[in-house]
Amino acid sequence: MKRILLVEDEEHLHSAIKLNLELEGYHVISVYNGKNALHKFNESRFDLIILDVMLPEFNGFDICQSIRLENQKVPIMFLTAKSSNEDKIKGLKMADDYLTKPFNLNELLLRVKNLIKRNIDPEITQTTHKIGDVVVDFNSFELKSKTGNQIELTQKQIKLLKLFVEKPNEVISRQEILEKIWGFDVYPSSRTIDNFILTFRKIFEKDLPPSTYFKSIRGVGYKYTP
Amino acid sequence: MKRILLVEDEEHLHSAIKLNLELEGYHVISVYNGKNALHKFNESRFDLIILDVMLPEFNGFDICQSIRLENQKVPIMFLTAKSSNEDKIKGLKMADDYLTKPFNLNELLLRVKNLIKRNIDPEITQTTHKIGDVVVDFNSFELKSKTGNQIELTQKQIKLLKLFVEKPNEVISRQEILEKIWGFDVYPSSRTIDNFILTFRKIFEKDLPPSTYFKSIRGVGYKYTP
DNA sequence: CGCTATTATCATAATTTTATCACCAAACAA
DNA sequence: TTGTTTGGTGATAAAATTATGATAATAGCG
Repeated sequence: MKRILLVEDEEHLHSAIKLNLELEGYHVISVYNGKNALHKFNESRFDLIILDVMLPEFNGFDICQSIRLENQKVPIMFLTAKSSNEDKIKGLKMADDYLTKPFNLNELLLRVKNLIKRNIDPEITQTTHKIGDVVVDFNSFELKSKTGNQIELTQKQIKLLKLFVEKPNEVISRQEILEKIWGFDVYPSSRTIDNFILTFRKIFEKDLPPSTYFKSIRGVGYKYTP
Repeated sequence: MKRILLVEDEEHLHSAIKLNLELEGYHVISVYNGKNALHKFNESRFDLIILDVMLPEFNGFDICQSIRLENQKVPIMFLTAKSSNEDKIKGLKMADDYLTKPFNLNELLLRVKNLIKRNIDPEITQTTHKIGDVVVDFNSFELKSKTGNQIELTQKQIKLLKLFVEKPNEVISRQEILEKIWGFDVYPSSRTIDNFILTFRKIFEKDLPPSTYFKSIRGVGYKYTP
């Protein structure tokens, strides 16, 4: 069942949307302001986020930006009362779709369906990944090895691993790693990355020649070679 | 350069869209009716198809359907004069996006950008170049030869190679090389460049007459001749 | 043809970057 | 609170890249 995070403060509209989505078989998680939206987003996984632009506390754009830092992939749809071109354009840049109020509910449903469909294919293939004979499950943060061993990865480890897995055979610079995993301003010493790689190597290259999967590119960064 | 198939019979609108897209750096292929659209589609590959719903002969929906039969992936955007909900919904079902006339050209451009971007990622970004029978992959810093040999290049080597490959048949002065690869103040002795060229020659001109690809221009620099 | 300036080539040195480890601090959990 | 985990730092060893210098080869020029 597809999970949709609905962020909308107008009670009336909220319940209307929620009802309709639920009738279509979606699981709707309701949130009425930006702060809770971020909170919910962090503790759970969604297939779509519907986001009102005008919200108390943070506005929709802020939330979108924050979400994008965490998760590039989840589709985000904006609902906007204003139909000013500026807003439209700003919204389009960040979101995957947007609707101007008042909108037809059928149209909403169709767009929702479209957005979710669009993300099904990559989603499925991205859930797990095998490195050597260790299976990485990006949803549960777990590793399972052939020998039945089971390790849990931390959030940062999973994020970094995902970054590599999503770009196999591509050199990823330390700079990019820092920006994508740690964010744009608060990054740690470059040594920290080494440590994470070290961990990966200990896990995945246990009985293999060193740097089988994680190759260091001197002066640049690292490369994952499946 | 991204290729867009524009199917629109209104001359005036057609040229306006075309002009704008071209100014954004797209390659626009013009077609004024459905029959030709299908024809063009079959003989060439596109990154996006913009399709007017109201067309002489076949209408946009028919064409879309036909295209989808061939190719599920190419993004299709509908342009529709009517804003009847029925049309909107029908369009949305098949298309990846649609715009109702009259629309703002900036919005069109943004949507186009979005749709094309969405389809870039899964595509393997081709940044390879072939020299003799060695393939250089600028993403992975790897060389692959026909014999299956695989060599890794270093950062400086890749940078320098890129510099040459981007300007084939052009003499690049030692000065320019130093500035572009080493930066403006800290450069090494000119001998260092020789060494890099030497490496390239050993790799690419193994069984070939010397200086086949990398020709030294006395007193100036080097030239890459593919 | 010989002279000179430049480039080719090689071995080796110098420098930079990464690997690894021990340890610390903050966050988290019990 | 106390113990544990996670993430981060710094020191040092190890490795890799790249710079240098010496010498041989070559091209250009008068």
